[in-house]
Amino acid sequence: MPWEKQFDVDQALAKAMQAFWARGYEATSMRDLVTCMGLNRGSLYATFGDKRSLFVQALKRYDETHREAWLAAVRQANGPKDAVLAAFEAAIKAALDQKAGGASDGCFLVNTALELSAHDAEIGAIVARGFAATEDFFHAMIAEGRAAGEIPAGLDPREAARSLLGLFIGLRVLARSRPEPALLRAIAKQAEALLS
Amino acid sequence: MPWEKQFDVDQALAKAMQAFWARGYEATSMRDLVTCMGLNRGSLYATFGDKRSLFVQALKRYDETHREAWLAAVRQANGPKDAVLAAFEAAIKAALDQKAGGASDGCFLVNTALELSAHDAEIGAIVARGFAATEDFFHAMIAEGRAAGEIPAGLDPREAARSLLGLFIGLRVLARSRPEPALLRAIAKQAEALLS
DNA sequence: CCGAGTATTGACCGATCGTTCCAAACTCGC
DNA sequence: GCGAGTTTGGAACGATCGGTCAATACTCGG
Repeated sequence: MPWEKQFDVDQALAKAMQAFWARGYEATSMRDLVTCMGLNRGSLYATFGDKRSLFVQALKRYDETHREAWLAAVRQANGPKDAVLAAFEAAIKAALDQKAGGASDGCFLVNTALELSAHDAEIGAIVARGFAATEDFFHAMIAEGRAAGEIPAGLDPREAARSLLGLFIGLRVLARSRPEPALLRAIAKQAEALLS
Repeated sequence: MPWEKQFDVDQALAKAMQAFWARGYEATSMRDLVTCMGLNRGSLYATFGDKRSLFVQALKRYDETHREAWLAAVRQANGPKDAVLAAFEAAIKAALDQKAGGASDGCFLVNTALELSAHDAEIGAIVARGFAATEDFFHAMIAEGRAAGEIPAGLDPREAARSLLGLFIGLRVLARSRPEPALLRAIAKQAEALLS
């Protein structure tokens, strides 16, 4: 039988994800991908299919390894209300750290929502699902927090979760164009006020 | 002396703006622009310079003719608090109308913030300035509303304006990927709650 | 050690990219 | 009505785009 691939498929996909994440779909060429993934065209096409297919796999990978794992980590370390606030704080910290270091990449789902959601139904569905899952995370935290008495019972969990989602996405966008601590913190503070 | 241009420069720029607005910078080719602007390559380059320069002019045009004029119109028709709420309602209406009709284009500034702000300083500055002006609009409305007694005096005008900006941008992003009335209205409702 | 079968490699494809350029069309002052 | 100066139209540029393919390198069951 055949011959094992010489490269780590998952690691190559991670590199592609970073490239698409940083520069978007259109601005990332196959040449860029071949270079940054460390393999050649033939292997790339044989393993991942065409450019759009590779992008879809990279986006799904982000949704699984970044968004889901990140929310789970935030959840595990805190009570329900603090988990929500920690999510906002983590987004701020990421934006300010990247501002000091290199280019800020924001959130791959948010970037993709604006570049491709309106023009590609399959990709739009992945983004919409990711946003809905984030909304559901907020919703679950609010429900738990209400049960624990941390969060006022007068709050409508679904509507509050949607407001948090709006604030969160707004924070991600502003983090990329106006990474000013005072601005970002004002939004996080509003998220806290919403839950109090 | 020369010879008047055969086309309306401002109208051609409006067409270019719509194209960039709908599809973004990278996904819009000069060929597309030549077609939709209704002039040929030579005239386009002679009048607007290269692609990036044309994009900058289109973005500035959006900032002046859409964002500014739109906020001014919203302001003129309402009191300070209702002006803010009308801004949110107008964004929702635009998203839902476009959903039924054709493609939803969201907000050109928001689209550009994610595609180019991080990689192009001049364009990033235009976007940041537009966002700051929107924040200032909210800030001015809150200040007026407080003076008129419409808005509680306990509210910090700057922080509230920044929260509204976050909600507003979040609304614009969600409008493009999850144009669900209940979702968008929950965010507008939160904006209203913030001012009450 | 040899064929079957897959991975790798890089040359290569036609199409399109953004941009340049020049000859033809045209309007004016003279 | 003629020459100066601009716009127009489109051919053409080199570069790069996404994608293909045949030759080669290699691992395995037999």
